[in-house]
Amino acid sequence: MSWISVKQAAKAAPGTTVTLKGWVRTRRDSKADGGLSFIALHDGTCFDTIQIVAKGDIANYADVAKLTTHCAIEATGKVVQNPKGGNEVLVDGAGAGDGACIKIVGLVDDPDKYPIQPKPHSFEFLRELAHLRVRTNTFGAVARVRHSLSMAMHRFFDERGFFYVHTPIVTGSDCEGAGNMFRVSTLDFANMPRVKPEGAKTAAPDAPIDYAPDFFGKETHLTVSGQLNVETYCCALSKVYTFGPTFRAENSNTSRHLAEFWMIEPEIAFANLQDDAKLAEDFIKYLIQTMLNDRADDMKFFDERIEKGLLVRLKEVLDKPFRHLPYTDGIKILKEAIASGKAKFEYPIEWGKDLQSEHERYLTEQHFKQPVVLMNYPKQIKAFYMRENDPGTDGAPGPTVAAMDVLVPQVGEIIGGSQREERLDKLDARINEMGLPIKEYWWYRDLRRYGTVPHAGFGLGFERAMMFLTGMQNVRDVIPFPRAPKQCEF
RNA sequence: UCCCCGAUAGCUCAAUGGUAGAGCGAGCGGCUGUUAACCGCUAGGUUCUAGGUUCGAGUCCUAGUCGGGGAGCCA
Repeated sequence: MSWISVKQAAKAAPGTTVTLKGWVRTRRDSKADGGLSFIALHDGTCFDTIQIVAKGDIANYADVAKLTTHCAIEATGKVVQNPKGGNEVLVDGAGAGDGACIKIVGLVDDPDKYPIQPKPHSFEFLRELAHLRVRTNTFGAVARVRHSLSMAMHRFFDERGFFYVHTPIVTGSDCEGAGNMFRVSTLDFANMPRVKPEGAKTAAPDAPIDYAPDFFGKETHLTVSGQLNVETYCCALSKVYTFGPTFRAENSNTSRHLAEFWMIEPEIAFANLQDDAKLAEDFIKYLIQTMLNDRADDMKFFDERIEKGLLVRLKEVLDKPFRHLPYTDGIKILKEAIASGKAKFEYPIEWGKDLQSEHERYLTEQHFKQPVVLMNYPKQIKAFYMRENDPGTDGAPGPTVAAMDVLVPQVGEIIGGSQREERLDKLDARINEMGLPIKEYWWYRDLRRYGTVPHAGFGLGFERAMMFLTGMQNVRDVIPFPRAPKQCEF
């Protein structure tokens, strides 16, 4: 007899004796046939459980008949066909000679208080039990999809000759510019060192904090993006990506934001914005196709129970080419939509302003009904490192940069990227214009001094991709242990 | 951070300012190759916390905590 997974057992040849190890999901009993217990067993290897049929003539039947949800057992028995189709495992007295038995490995104390019951639970409730929620159908499926999705991302890049770069988590420069950062320090919060005036022995209590004695000898933070670091490797290895945790200390209380999340950021050399958009499209389609192939059982569950029509939505994204649209034309479409009464928006449309999510969703869901790549945004609303376009690009009334956002139905913005400014004079002008500390960017600027090349990249929030692919509505339900304002349990 | 809503049994929710209930889950029993099983019985409560109004508060008022939805920030 051999130990096999529930996944393997579903396909095992009838007649073989096997051992399964896992947890009870439900137990039902019958008095027929001298006593029978039907145990739905799961071990996480696939979505479905397998049914163990324990007959009343086994030695410890009285104990087996008391098993409750999530008791751990080892069951050895014969693979047989269920009268209604599919495999099940029969454990009976007749098989004792072949070792048929049910070993009780771990019981559940106080089963009436065990919080994960074989019944629907709200996600809000399960969020408070992040250590137990993975035992449910939904969170087991999320965990498997999350694994497969990260493997698929690595495979996509590996197959195309990209190198995986481990960019740092702790960052010494405050030049990344994306929102509030978490501080990293070994200083004593109760007794912070202060900068002393020259020659003085003591500092004023309200003097600036002295970071010289801190661990790194300077102010440090958790990274908000690996992009600037990964650009350095791009300018030597040509095609690279980074995939790691990212931290934002924003006080964002929404279903789409986390304080700690995972981000994937490819960067390609000798490439422009069109190349970048092509990469993004290929990437998203590859991920969809791979999840449909590799996680068919879990995806079917999401389609049936989490978002009706999920599979149709994903297949539509797969089938249609992404629609490329200049920002400037997007503004025209939105203004026409208002003028003709086709759409009403809370926020006004104006060239030079960032689009609100209601605008993005109108374009991708109502107007085009397909994924849209919006390109060439006004310079004034975008980051310093984005490449400035030639004046008059797309007939824009003002200066634009080579930025792109990929918008998809149901989710909105899923990818943000750009071609990077490779010209040192233009980059410096932009840094100064935005009042950024140019000294801090010395190494980033070096890339433009020593063999600079056009290059481009994008960022994809891993959890946003999870939501897009599973139909899960809250970002806190697609990461094992969510970290958000006032939430760092487990 | 702002706006709105909410917190009652293990879970999901009821309960005109006047004796806290149901369904599911759990325990026991019945029936049944059962599979969201079904039927009967039983147990299960600091009504989020702290104040206040009232003869009397789950219910009304104030503050706080936590949760949800939306917005902003963004990925």
